[in-house]
Amino acid sequence: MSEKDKGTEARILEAAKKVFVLKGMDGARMQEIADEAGINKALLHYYFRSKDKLFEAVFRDSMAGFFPNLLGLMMQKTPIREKIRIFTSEYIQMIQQNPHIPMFVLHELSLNPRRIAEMIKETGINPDFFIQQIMQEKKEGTLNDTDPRHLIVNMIGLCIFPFVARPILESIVFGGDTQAFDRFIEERKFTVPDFINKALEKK
Amino acid sequence: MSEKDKGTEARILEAAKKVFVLKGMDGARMQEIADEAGINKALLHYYFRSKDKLFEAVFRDSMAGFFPNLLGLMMQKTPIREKIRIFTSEYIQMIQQNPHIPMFVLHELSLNPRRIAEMIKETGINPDFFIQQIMQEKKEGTLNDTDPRHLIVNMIGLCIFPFVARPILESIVFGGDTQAFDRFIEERKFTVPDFINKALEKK
DNA sequence: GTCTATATCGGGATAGAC
DNA sequence: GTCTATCCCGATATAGAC
Repeated sequence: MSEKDKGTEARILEAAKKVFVLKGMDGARMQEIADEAGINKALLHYYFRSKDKLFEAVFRDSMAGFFPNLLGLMMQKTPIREKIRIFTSEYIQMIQQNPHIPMFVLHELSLNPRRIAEMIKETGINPDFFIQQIMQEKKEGTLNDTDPRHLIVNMIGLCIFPFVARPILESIVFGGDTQAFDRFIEERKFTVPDFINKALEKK
Repeated sequence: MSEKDKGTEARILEAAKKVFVLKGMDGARMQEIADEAGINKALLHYYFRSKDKLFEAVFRDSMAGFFPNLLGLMMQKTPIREKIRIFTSEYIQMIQQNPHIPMFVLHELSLNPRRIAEMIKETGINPDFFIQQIMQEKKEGTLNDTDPRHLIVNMIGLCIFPFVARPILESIVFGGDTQAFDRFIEERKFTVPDFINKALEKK
């Protein structure tokens, strides 16, 4: 299926996503989106009534690329440390595919924190199951006394942060070597779960 | 010294920082900055020629609030694990004072990655000294074989991430309880260095 | 230095032909 | 459905009085 055959609406959404994600809502221009989609501005307003509506569609779509699908993972009867390994490596892998999504989502949410409340209801995401399992394994004595909420935030942060801070890290830590940074990300699929699991060992 | 006595230029800079940091370069409005400073738009252009110039001044200033001053810490002959404890707790403390700076700096840099190159030269920040010390302590057998670059990125990420992702975390992990989230941040001054140092223990 | 008034322009949105 | 032409507002920037 070629670019032209995909239907105008899909092409617009794709173009809009590209531009919005890179420039943000405020920095994006309808003209640029139109150019990217190979059409004109009027047609954007024909399909989506306003820039706001178009953004809303793109943002909803991007949220799916930000929240990992955890249902399958959480329901398995895998021990928690194995789950951590799977979660982190797969989440890093997932962000690698669309490395600019996290900054986009986080920035727009920080501009408009109220937006998150509505979204949450829809996605229905919820860390309770994970927290339960950590509590359980603590009782069984396989984990040390790390606070589950700190653990969760650490896990997510260790996955996402390098993508959000890429320009600084690439420049300062890697001297501007883009490929070295890409290899670094690749390594993290192993070093991050290792790091976390070491931190969880009982003495 | 009251608000009015601070000199117009300083008041403008302060107002501009507040607005730019919260709304970003693209979302900020000169009118809002003028209102915040208690003057009119024309005066903004009298002191700083353009929005761009004003932003540049604010951004330079913000960088100082983003990069911790490490010179004193790094030069001490403190063991690395103690340095990690000091660095993380003080860095979290520092961001607590201006919790929106990280998102601001990271977002603007991701919009304009080339900007970082120029800035780096001026700040002269550099992780080499830290990496050297890690290598040294590894040889001496007090650290396990964690990769120094991963360690640095982990340290920084664990400090910064909760502030960048605050809306999501506060909503999902803390059910919208702002004060609970503030306490959580306070806890991290201890849990983060603990977490890292556990991960660095030799078996 | 500080103000009011205004120029200028870019960008979102609409009208209307095809 | 898709285009061209145009409207109109908001935002940066400037002119000029005080």
